[in-house]
Amino acid sequence: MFRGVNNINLDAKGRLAIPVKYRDFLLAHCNGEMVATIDTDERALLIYPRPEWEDIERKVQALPSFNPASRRVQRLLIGHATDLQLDGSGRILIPPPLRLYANLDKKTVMLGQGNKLELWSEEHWVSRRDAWLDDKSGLELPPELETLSL
Amino acid sequence: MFRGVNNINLDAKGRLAIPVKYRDFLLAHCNGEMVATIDTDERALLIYPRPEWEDIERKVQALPSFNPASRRVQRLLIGHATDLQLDGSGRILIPPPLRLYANLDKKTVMLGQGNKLELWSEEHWVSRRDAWLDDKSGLELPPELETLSL
DNA sequence: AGAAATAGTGGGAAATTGTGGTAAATAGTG
DNA sequence: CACTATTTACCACAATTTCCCACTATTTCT
Repeated sequence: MFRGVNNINLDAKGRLAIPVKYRDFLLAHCNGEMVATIDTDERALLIYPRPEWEDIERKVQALPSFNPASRRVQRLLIGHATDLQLDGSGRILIPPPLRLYANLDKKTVMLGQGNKLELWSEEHWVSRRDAWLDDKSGLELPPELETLSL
Repeated sequence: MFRGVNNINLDAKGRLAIPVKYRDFLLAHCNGEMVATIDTDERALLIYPRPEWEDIERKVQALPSFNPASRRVQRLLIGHATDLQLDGSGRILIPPPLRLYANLDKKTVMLGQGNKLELWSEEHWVSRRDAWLDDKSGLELPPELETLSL
């Protein structure tokens, strides 16, 4: 569904132009309706088409609510979820709280990640990416990865 | 499928002429549709015919998303995967973020590697290759290699 | 060796996209 | 209730990108 990197500039009003290659799909699939929330592990935002988000929201809602880890995920994910709508020029408006969370000013990077898009500040993305590129050690590889041939 | 080395010049717009010997195959096999992504171990790009890439993408997508090593691979591989299309002159356009990653300016080297093509900056390719030729030590041979007869 | 065909390279024009501004509408406040 | 401030949507211009065409260089065949 979504893949690839894009460098996108936020304008002065906090608007973000969605890459053209995604626009037609988004309009056809969900009328340009999306949901943005935070990534709980990284200072980045996750942007889902509305139907995909609703699946996830249902699953998160269903987690046992007496479990602290579940409550944490519920509060963070659902608590930050915001409806977004493609405007006539193919842009979405990132609300200030989310902009703040991910340190988005002007230069941003959008990553396609299958069913969702990730939005990073360019500076932060580059530093995290370089860290991953350097550090090949220390991470436990799941067995599926051990044998994966590219 | 693909084999051999080719020296190819990127033009001023970042376009890359695919070697003639691959063109007919690419047009017949996938309409000239390809996907480029980064090599996570080297500053080089991997270029797959679209069907071959999609096999790999499916496998990578299926990895557990709460596992840091998986997320790393997903972000790096799928996050950088970009659709490419052969133009009327048998060229593809390498998008700026990927060009930047692999330090591609003008002189590049394309390596055939079975189901994929690798693209290196000439300078970097030469220095890495020479390093491999010098240093044969320190690498553990997997058992398959121990018994391989050339 | 010459000629013809094929491939490499570059440039230009049209269409598409990014960007910013303005006007209208809505919400908030005195 | 009215006025002001902020937001939202729409529109226009500028820059970029993409596609197509032409020229040059190289290779192959006669």
